[in-house]
Amino acid sequence: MPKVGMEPIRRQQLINATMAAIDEVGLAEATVMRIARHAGVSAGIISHYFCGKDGLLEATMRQILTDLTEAVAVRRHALEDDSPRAYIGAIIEGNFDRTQVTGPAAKTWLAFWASSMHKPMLQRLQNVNDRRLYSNLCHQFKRVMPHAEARNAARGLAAMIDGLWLRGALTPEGLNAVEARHLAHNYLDQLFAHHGCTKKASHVYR
Amino acid sequence: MPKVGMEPIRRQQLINATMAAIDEVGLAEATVMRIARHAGVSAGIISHYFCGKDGLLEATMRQILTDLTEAVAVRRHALEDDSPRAYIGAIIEGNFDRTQVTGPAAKTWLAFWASSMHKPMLQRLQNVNDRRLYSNLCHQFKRVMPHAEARNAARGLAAMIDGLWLRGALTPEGLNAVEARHLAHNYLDQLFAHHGCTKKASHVYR
DNA sequence: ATTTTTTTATTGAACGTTCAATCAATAAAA
DNA sequence: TTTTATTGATTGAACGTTCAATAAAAAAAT
Repeated sequence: MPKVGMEPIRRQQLINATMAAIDEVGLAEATVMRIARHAGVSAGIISHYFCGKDGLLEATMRQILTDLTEAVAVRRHALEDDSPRAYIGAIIEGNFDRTQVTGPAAKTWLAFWASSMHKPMLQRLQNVNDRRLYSNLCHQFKRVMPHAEARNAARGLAAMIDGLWLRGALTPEGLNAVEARHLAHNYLDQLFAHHGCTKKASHVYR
Repeated sequence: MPKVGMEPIRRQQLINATMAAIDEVGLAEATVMRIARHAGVSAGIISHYFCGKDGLLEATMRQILTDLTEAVAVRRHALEDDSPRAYIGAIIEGNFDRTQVTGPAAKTWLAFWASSMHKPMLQRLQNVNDRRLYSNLCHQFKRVMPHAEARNAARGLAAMIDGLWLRGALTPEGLNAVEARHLAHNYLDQLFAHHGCTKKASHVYR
């Protein structure tokens, strides 16, 4: 049913369908036909809008990274104080955002993580995102502790966040976002406490 | 060149070749022919010894899990005191063992992690291993802190270990085992210190 | 010590399947 | 009538598995 201006609609449909297919059967068996069926279109349309399957996969990863960045940005802008503790807290909250933690997105994320080891384009995307997270964390930690210590704190918290994500994606029941946030915030408190800052969390865990 | 008793030799060769192939081009492109070429044998031999490609992949994952278990066991038996701190330290050391952290093993590990989301057999293996790690950690933490707190500590440390692994596998330069162990041990120290004082951070620990 | 037979290990071409990409045909909207 | 969107059969490449053929070693026979 050809109408004009279908492009943005179809692109979004196909990206969503890609995540649904990966959630359902994994990246290895997410064929163009299965993805197309999920979107209710034919297989040929994928090459038309994304220049082939690889283009669609790349666009899907970009979407996930964009969503994550957006989730962090929203929380960052909602902050009332700009203390390091608050800023880093917003990063944690953004990383365990509902839309990110949901089944399809989480499994697609992990699938791309593994895939990015050998696909230069995905690796590049993953690296950019990674460095921004580390850089943001590092910058905030450096405001309250020596640089060497701040780097370790940033690496530790980044590992903790990724580890919680990973385990959440692998658990059949999915990630328990409440518990994950609790653990991440606790660790953050300990990082601050260890360094000697007595500022404690004003955060309320649900 | 047929000699008797080739089976254990070939099986090991093929398992090693599988890891090498996955390290080289990723799980998706680790074809039977590529694996066979790495081992210096023909493709047909894989079905002969492992009843098909899936059998070889399963055997490879089993090997990795066995190696990890062994690395932890060795360090556990070498302990002089059986304090919770020492025991958990051995788990950390075992998880960042040289043979595990090496390129091929680490990348294969991550590839299987992602794959296990949709392959029941791999998921089972991964789950058993996961639960044992958590159970061991939990048991030790419970010796020195309330049960609810011990469960959180175990979940946190497990996430930290997996997160360091994940980031190590994704980093082009590979995992910096020294740094990873340092971060994990630091976190462990903080978990113990945190428990020893009041819950909110109003003390300075050094 | 040779030769013959049996056993074991291995190969690689052939087969059937699956997949992504292509493109001429088609159908609706402009 | 022209433009835009979509289809789906077709194509060719790549994959895992199979199996008859082969070759070397081991065992048995001479």
